[in-house]
Amino acid sequence: MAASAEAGVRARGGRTPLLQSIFELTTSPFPVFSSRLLRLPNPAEVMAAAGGPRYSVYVGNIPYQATEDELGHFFSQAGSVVNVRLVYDRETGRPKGFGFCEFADENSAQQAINSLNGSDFNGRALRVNWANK
DNA sequence: GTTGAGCGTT
Repeated sequence: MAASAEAGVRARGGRTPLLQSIFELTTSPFPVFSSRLLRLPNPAEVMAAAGGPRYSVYVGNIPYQATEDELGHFFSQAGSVVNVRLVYDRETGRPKGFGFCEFADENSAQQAINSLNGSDFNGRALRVNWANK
């Protein structure tokens, strides 16, 4: 095994990166945002965790105090969320008010854009659209 | 204790 891979396994409690990703899928809330504590990932989610295609959606006008957890929970109403990233200012560490939500399948992402663009999230109307590549 | 347009630090 390569040195970098060994380091990765050590850092992740002895699991290979792929197994760790699948393990994370079954233990909420990351990276799949589920209302349940334990669930089985669907095939698209497993593929996404294994490095398969992800469908990334740009989210703007996010409240500064929002967390990725809250946002992921909110977006999971549209489909299977695989990852959420809020963008922070590198210097100040303060949130920039936008981020990205990745879905396991295209339908989920499109559903998020259709149903959640302009929707109210903690008092602000989110902008939701396809991310630029 | 600010801020409201923004398309992403690995």
